[in-house]
Amino acid sequence: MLDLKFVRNNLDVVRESFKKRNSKLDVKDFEKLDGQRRELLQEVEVLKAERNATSENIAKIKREGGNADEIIARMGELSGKIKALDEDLKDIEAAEHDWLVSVPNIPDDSVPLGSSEADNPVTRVWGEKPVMDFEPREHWDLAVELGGVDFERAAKLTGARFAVLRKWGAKLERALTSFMLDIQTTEHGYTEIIPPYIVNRDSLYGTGQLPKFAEDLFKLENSEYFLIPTAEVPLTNLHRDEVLDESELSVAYCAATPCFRSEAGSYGKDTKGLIRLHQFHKVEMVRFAHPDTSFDDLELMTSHAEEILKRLNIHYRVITLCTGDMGFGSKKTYDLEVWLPGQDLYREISSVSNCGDFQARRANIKFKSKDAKKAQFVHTLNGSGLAVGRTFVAVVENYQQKDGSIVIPEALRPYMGGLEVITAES
RNA sequence: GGAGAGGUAGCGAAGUCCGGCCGUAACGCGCUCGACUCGAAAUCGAGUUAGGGGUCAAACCCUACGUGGGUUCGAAUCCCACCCUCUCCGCCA
Repeated sequence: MLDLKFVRNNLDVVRESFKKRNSKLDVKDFEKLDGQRRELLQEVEVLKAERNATSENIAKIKREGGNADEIIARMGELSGKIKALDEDLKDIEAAEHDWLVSVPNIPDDSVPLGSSEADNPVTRVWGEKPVMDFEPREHWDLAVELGGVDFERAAKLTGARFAVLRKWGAKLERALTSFMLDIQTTEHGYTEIIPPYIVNRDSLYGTGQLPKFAEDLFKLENSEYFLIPTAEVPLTNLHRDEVLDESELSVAYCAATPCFRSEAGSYGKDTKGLIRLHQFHKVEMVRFAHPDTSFDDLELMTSHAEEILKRLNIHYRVITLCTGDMGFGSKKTYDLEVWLPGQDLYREISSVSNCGDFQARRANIKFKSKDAKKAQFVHTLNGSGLAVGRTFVAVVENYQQKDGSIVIPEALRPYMGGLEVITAES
């Protein structure tokens, strides 16, 4: 969320941000609540100061053996007044807080203006579309035929939007996960974490999924626990309510976890294949950065995601999300879109965001430097490195052969026991 | 699941029985600055929670003792509910 004082002192900036993001929020609502709150606050604080002073006085009188009945009677009245005002104040504070936590982050000035994904500019392109002298097939066709994926049995076990991976399919998923983790940890310096896949409300609030996006989450029955929609949640919340040392920054974590999403509101969208499932694996990267250099970290982390696709030699492009398409907590986001020949389109395979101090303020994550006496909020970044299931799709569709087999990218072969080609026998 | 102990600043910990200068919170450690020293250790001295209101800036004021309620003129302290941690027992991959 945004800083209360920042909003108060920069109403025009916030108003402009709403416009850029096509938000219906109105700063007038805030102005009204904030004014009311401060007025009431001052009123009640004067009374509280009086109560404290009188209370001390009563203690003194009693200690000296005097009679304080008259003062006590007046205190009763005072306390009643305070109680009533406190109730009103609580309501207004709650309303103001609700407003504040529903406000999206302010886009960085470098973010292109736009209203939808159609306005996202292509920032760079790597590689080329593979040349195929045959009609490329979709992965849900090819991978099923080769016995690596089974959607029908997944539907039996659970329902729509689930997949069973088997044989080479299961191994490929595992190989990709290890491949990605090894690069991110060994070469890019991320500390590997295996977090809980179930988190509480505070964690989801910290990263911004709650209170606004509850319908996207799976909540466990008879508890206040939720399945994680991304490892961004547990990784970022690792340092919730902590003060880091400036010299530690940037702190970098990665984790391979399953992700669970209800996909409410996406009915009829990407219903086929492995693209949009209720459960998928993702290698996630999270960084806690110094405010002065967080945008450098954004470029760095994007390159860490790109590196995976380069090693796999798969054509992709990087797009910069425009103001109207950016996520709630982000100041700036790059998406990596991988080429899928079977479907003849580019598909998001990674999203890398700098959230500035937006999450850090919610989750109370600070750092302190030697000379500064006050701790300040860190900047948090998160990005996929990469979505494993979608990388699976990219490998299958990009490396498919005319005879219906799939060549395994060279970088991946050590993870596949030396296997070079996937066939129905694999 | 059963029994018990506990949650107070960066860490440890006193205070809770018996409500009132005990919350910029005793005491210890750590950290920062200074003195001593060629330098360091040791020692001595000073400083060291966060959020909010207020102010040009200050002064000043309010809030927070796991969380939320309650009792009371007044709650770290009494009452109720919940959360978390630890120990022992039971169960278990």
